[in-house]
Amino acid sequence: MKRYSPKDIESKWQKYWDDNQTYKADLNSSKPKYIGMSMFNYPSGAGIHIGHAMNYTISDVMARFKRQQGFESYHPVGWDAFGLPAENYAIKAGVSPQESMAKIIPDYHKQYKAMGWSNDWSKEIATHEPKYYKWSQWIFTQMHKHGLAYQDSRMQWWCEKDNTVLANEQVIDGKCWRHDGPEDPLVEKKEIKQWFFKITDYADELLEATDALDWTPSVKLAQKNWIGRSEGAEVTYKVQDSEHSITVFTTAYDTMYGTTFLVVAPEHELVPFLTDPEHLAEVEAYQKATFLKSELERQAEKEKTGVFTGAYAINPLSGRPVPVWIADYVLVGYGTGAVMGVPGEDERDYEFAQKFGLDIIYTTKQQEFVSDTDIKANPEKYIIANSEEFDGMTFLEGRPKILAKLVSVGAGVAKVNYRLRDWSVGRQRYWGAPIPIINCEKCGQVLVPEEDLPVVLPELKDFQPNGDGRSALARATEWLKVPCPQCGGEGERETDTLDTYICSSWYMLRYLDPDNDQAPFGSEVANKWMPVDFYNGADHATAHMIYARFVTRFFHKIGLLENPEPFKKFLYNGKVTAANGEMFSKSKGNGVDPLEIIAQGYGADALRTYLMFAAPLDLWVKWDPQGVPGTFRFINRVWNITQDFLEAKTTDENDEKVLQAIHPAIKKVTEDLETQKYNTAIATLMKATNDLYEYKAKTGIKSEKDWRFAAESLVMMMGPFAPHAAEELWHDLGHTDTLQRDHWPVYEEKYLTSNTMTIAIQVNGKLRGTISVASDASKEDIIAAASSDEKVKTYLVSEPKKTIYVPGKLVSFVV
RNA sequence: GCGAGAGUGGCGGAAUGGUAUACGCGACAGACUUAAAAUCUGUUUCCCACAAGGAUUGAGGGUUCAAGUCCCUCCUCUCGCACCA
Repeated sequence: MKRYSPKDIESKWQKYWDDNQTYKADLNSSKPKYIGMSMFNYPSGAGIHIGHAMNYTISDVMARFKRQQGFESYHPVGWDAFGLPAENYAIKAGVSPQESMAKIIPDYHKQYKAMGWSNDWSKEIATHEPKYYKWSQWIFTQMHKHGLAYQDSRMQWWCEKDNTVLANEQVIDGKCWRHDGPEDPLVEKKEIKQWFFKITDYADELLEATDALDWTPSVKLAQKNWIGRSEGAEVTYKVQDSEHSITVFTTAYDTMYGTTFLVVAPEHELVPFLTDPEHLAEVEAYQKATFLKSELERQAEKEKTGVFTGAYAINPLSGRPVPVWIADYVLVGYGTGAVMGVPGEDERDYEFAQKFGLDIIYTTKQQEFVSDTDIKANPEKYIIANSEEFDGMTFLEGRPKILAKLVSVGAGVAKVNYRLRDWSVGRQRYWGAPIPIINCEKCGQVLVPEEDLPVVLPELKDFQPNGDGRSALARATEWLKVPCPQCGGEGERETDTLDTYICSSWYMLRYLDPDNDQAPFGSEVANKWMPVDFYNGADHATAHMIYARFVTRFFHKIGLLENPEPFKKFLYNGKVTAANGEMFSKSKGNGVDPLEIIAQGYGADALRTYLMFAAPLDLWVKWDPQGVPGTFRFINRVWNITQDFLEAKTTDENDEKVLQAIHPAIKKVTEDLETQKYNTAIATLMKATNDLYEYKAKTGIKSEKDWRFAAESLVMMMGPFAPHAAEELWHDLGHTDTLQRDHWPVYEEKYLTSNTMTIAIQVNGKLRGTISVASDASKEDIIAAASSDEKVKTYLVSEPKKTIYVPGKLVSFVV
């Protein structure tokens, strides 16, 4: 009998699929479209690891399932080639990033193919190619023209190791996301001129559209929290004996009669004007200390700190003068950078007041501390006090009235704030797309005209950053000097490069039209293929996934795209860890190399099937060295029973039992694949295979027609998980076309049930036996059979008070 | 601290309020073999020597003829956010 040997068949079919362009998608096909993908790879030189094997197999299974079902299924492939991992790898390797990419990417090709992923290589993209990043730069120019790109001087996170600015989301626990080891330094802050995209303009619509998305719920929640909408008011306090006034943002303006102090951030622009000579030294010392502190230190501090400025501000409603303090618990980047201190209803303000002996006024009838979040949760339960004419009202009544009064005295205005900050899009590193801006002494900052794009990144010998805050492009003197597009005078190119998140924010659209040199993508093809039907990844729940939504919405707004959302379905899948739950890492040396497992003889099919079987996709998988041998056995069993069938002397008789085993499996597997319940789909296939073995042992393989149907169904359904073995068996079964397109079994309702069914019998809620009855037996017959069962009789000590019959399931007696 | 989710055999995990422990791993036994591997067959939640029986889905309570599933209280773990006013 022909034995299962992955080594012999996997490379054979990989070559066949390549030669026949089996996975090339026809974007103009009249078939229904399906596009599924995992987040693309950033090639770092290390090759694929087990996490990649997990991620890309998830989308590959979906793409294969749909392709076999008859969809025009597109499983694209590309490379997020710009960015620090690639640049750092090139530095280590002592070559330019361009050279190293030219070497690395072909290696990845081999590895992807060895995994049996059904990518369409004819439409491959890479973000470091000028023909791609021309359009990343074009996006920058469009954002600029629509007033969504601006430059601002800000305190920015700075990673000492990478010599670059970091976005907020790239700072994790006070450290750089790429350097978060125990020996790595904390990030610092530097004042740097930076380009920003005004994503905050889209905060509201991004938030509103989140609920309707068919995404992993935790990611939707994370996005909502990230956007962080909060409704409140801006309230202005006049500073006593001064022309200045301080505007605070508050969501609890209904407690503002309880204000006993104001706090402004140490970085606040008014601080120099508020501070009187007596307090100047202290204030400046505090500012300096804050400035030097890392974010981590600032967060780790339990005790509140702060100093008094000497200024007093007037509560616009009560007229009460309150002292103005500076303290680092107030953040300069949120709201107005100033808050009103209401220690009676705010925990942080309470701590602050306690520490510095400031007054406390309670604005609730209880006259004790009630958190403003409690008040907001139950505004009808709390009564206002110490608030002049509002005393005695519930907060539900008083809240709008207090706001109305604030507005009428000209001291307040309703205001919505977002936690989301604008997107910092410039990086002071070489390996990225140059920002298409020319600085001219006369004209200022001028966009590179669209017809001059791309601004090609010059290939430099020395591309390492030197720590002056500018990228190596500052040293590319020839490249740097360019005439101003407006006045023709001397100009100098911008030396910042674009954040790689820009390249990855629109790549799914480029997949649809990778060679277009007139536009980032054609609207017609994009309108047909967007949104992406299935997307998955184990990272980037907020940053990438929000930026992609933002840029897609921008395209929608400027009329390039009908659908404002990029991803219809997003699965945030789990990662693979070592058996002890530790993350795989190079330094620990506990990695599992997928290619090695394939080479050991288990093959890609068994590896793929194990990864999809081990757990539901949203859970983390602990690597089990026995797992792949286990799924190998399963594939082997399907293989052997198919070969058994091919060698059996069959007849033209019928075998309903076989059909009753396979048809329910077809139903279950098809449904489970639709919702990415891969583990139970595979379990169902295993069960069906076991059932076939059982029938083979009992009655042998007789019915040519029914056994063929069972074997072919099994092979087809195994296809998405184990495509090589399935393809080989498909051809063994006599087919000459590929299994991969348009071959999926369909179940028939009449085989979903058998002629007998098993009924459970309960007495007083306890299982006391089971009976087997004909499927068409009447309720009366079944109850009669149940009550005459020998075992059950011993428990039926008296006439049942109640008898419940659940059709096809059970009989329950109450005695 | 706030928010979300989860606790089921030795392990990964299954289960529209209706026979808990599917499927796989591991373990044990048998068949085949000179032998081993591979393969095939069987057993495997726990308690009791076996059977009969009983217990069992983190703990406790409730609803129901019937609860892993629904409700309440508590414990533990994981993941997000983290002084956002």
